[in-house]
Amino acid sequence: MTIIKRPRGTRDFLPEEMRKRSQARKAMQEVLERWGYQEVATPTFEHLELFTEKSGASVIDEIYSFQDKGGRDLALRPELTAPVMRMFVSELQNSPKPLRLYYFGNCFRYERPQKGRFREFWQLGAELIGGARPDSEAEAIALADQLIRSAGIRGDIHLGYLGLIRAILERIEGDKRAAAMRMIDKKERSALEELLEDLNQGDLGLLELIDLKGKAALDKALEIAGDLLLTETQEAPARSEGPRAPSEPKMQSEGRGSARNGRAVSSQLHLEEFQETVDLLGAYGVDFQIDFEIVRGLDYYSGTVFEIYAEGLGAQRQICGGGTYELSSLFGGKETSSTGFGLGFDRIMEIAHIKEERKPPVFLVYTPGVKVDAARIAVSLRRSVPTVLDVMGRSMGAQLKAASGAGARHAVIVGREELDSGKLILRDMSGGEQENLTLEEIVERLSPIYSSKFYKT
RNA sequence: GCCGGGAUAGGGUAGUGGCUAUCCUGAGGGACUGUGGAUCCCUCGAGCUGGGUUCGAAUCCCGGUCCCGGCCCCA
Repeated sequence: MTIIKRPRGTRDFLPEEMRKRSQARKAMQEVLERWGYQEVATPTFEHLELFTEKSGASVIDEIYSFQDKGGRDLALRPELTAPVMRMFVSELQNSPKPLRLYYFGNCFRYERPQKGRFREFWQLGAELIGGARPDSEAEAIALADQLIRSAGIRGDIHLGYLGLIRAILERIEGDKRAAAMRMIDKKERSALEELLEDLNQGDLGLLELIDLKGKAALDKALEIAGDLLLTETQEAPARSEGPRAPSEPKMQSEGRGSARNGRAVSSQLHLEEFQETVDLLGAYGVDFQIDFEIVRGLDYYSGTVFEIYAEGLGAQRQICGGGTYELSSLFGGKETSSTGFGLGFDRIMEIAHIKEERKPPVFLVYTPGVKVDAARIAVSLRRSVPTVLDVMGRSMGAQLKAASGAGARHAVIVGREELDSGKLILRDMSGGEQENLTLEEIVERLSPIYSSKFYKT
């Protein structure tokens, strides 16, 4: 007989690993709650349309989609931002703003598995819905930073700003903008140079801008912004074309983003907003790098975008990505700006430093004749102390052996004599010392030890 | 989708065309019928899968599956 194996790209989590995952998740949830975020959950599957609407038809190739028995086109969720925004639009639109939501859930993508990439993976993310831009951005980024730290990871935070890039790209032909964005994102330097050369406009400072990192980049950005505003006023009457023009035949050569044809994307500069985000982040004490190469190729992003990278993950170094976006209106809601991010939980687990916290239960060891009484005692013990009872029909010696093997700190031993005297034996498994105590005394003794998060020794 | 490496008891491994497939660990039991971690004994348990070559394949060849690393992609 052949053993049935796990489907490709999926994993089993054995107790030891699951313990770490739970700890990491709890640590991060604690941070989120401390920042006032509330957990939400959405279905594991959604209408396929939800994801094609957001990301374009090309994502179908990488989605686990299927038809149910009623002929509906459904998809296992490949990400959680769209479901959360769908939920927001249909159920939370009239809630007081801002909404601070977070989620943790498994997602599915039909992709080639490799280090840090699986077909079923877990994402933890937060969405700050309806807040003003710089404030929200600073909060979201600072929060992401805290989350990663709570898992014991050091990440490099890279901040980009789409307002400026889009303003520059507005200078070039519409059908080349998407391509240019893509080249910046993919770091296809020579292709980008070529494209800019063909335009005969000079490079508009773009190349220098994306090369510069940190403070220098911001200075350069201010310089470019100044130039742009200057020419803007001079040329304004001549330029009626803009990204908002719905008639513009915007080619979607990549196949992605086709659902967003003609969608309004703020291309206004607002560099001062970015400046404010940066200043606020300083106040939050967050270390980051300004990096205009971060553009997160999607049209619904605006304002600040950011990505966080970590070492030790091979080719998949990115552990977090996010930014300010407008998806509410795409899903039929009122235009609502949101800032959010998603963390790749599995990647974080690969490099997280989690302190081992193992709490084996107390073993209630009994002689064969008193099984029924032992079961009754176990019930009382479990009210305050994790307790296990032999179910193998083992001898007392073998039960102790099992307790020892399981790493138990204490055993409670009960036989005929103990029942008659009303005093059970509490055995310290590390030294072997024993005491005769009533059940109440044992509970009193053990519960403070086992109810705390860590063993007190 | 592409390139490369791999697959032997639950975990880790040896072997290399040839009788009952090696060792460690593990699991279950026992020596120790009311006291564990040591030792000893017994037991359980394996060559991914489908073809081919061969007298004979875990070993050689081909396909598939899965794993690992990289590319592409990454909402």
